[in-house]
Amino acid sequence: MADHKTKASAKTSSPSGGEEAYVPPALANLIGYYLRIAQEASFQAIRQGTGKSDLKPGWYTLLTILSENPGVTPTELSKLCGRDRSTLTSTLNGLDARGLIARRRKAGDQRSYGVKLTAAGEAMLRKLQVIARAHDERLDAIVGKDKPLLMTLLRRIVDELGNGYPPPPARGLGKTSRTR
Amino acid sequence: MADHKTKASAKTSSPSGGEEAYVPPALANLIGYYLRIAQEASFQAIRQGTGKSDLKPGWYTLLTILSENPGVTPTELSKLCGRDRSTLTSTLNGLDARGLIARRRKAGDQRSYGVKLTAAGEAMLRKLQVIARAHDERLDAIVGKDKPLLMTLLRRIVDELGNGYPPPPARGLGKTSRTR
DNA sequence: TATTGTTATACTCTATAACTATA
DNA sequence: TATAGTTATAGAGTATAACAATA
Repeated sequence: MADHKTKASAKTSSPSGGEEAYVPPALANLIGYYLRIAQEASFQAIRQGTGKSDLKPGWYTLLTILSENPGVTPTELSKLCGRDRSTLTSTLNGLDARGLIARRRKAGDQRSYGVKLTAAGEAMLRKLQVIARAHDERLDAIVGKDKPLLMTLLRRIVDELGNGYPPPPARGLGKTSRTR
Repeated sequence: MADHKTKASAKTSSPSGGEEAYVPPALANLIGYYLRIAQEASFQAIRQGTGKSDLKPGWYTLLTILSENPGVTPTELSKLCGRDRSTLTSTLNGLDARGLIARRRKAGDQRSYGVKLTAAGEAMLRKLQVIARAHDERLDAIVGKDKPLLMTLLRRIVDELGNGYPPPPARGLGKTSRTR
C-alpha cells in the first residue's frame, strides 16, 4: 500500500524525504552509510527538479559524455560510463526515438556506428545542466568553504576503492584493454 | 551481452570497478556526481565482501534497526528505514524463511505483529557487522584525519536536503479518494 | 471509516547469456 | 574465431493501488 492520500498525516511526498531521517546509532559513524543516504537525498532532490517531464535524470551523464565525445560507438560509450553494453541499447533507442541522438554507420566497420547528439540533444543537455547546476549550487551552499576538501575526499574514495581491490583474479594477460 | 569469458580482455569483474573511472570534465566539479560514484564504489566494494554468500548487503540496515528496536511492527519498521511498507513484506518473508527473525502477533491488535531478531538473526547481523566494519575501516584509512569533517558535511547534506524542500504540495485534507 | 499487512503490478537499473551480422 | 550491437531474461530495489481482516 501507500496511504499517500489517506488523510492529513500527509508526510512530504516520498517516503524517504520528510521528517528527520532516523539513523540507527550503530551506523551513525560509518562513512559508507552516510555516503549512501547523502547520495540518496541528493538524487531524490534532483528527481523533484525533473519531475514528470521527459527529462530523465539518468540521461544527464550519458548526454554529457556524448557531448564531450561525439561519435563514440556504443561499446566505447559503455566503457566510458562503466556499464555493460547491453544496458545501453534501450536507452539509446529512447534517445533516438526522441531525436536527441543520431547514429551514423561507421565507414570501415559495418557492424558498428557512431553516436552523437543532435541539436535537440544538445538542447536537452542544456536543460538538464540547468537543473544539475541548480542542484549542485544548493549542495555548494550546504558544504560551503569545505567543498574542495569534500571533493578531494570523495575523489580519493573513488580512486582507491574503484580499483579492483581484491586484485584482478589474476586471470591471464589482459591484453591491455583500456578504458579509453 | 557481456563477454566476460570471451577471451583475455579480462577486466576486473564488474564493469564498474576496474581501471580509473573516466569522469566527464563537465561533471568533475559537481558534488552530486562524486557523491554518486563514491557511493557506487563503496557499495561495490561491500558486495565483494559478501559475494555469493547468503549475506545480502541490503539486509544490514534492516537487521541493525531490528536489533536496536526489537518488536517493531512492519509499518514502524518501514518508517524507520524510510521505505514503503509494501517493500518490506518480501524481505521479511525472506528473513523469516531463513529463521533470522520471529514474528509475534500483537496482543492488543490482531492485525499487526512485532518483529524481532532470533539468535540466528543476531549471529547474521554480527557477520555483516564484521564486513561492514572492515569496509569502513578501509574508508577511514582513505579519508584519514578528515573523517570528522567529512561526516559533518555528509550529515549536513542529508539534513538539509532530506526535508521536503518543495514544501508538501499543500494538498488539502484529501481524505476522500481512498484506495477502494 | 481507518489502519495493518499483503498482494498485484510496474518501472528503473543493471547484469549475464545467447543471437546476428559482420570482420 | 572474435567483435559489435541486440535481444531475451533475470533480479534487485522501490513505488502505487487495491484487497481482506481487523479496529
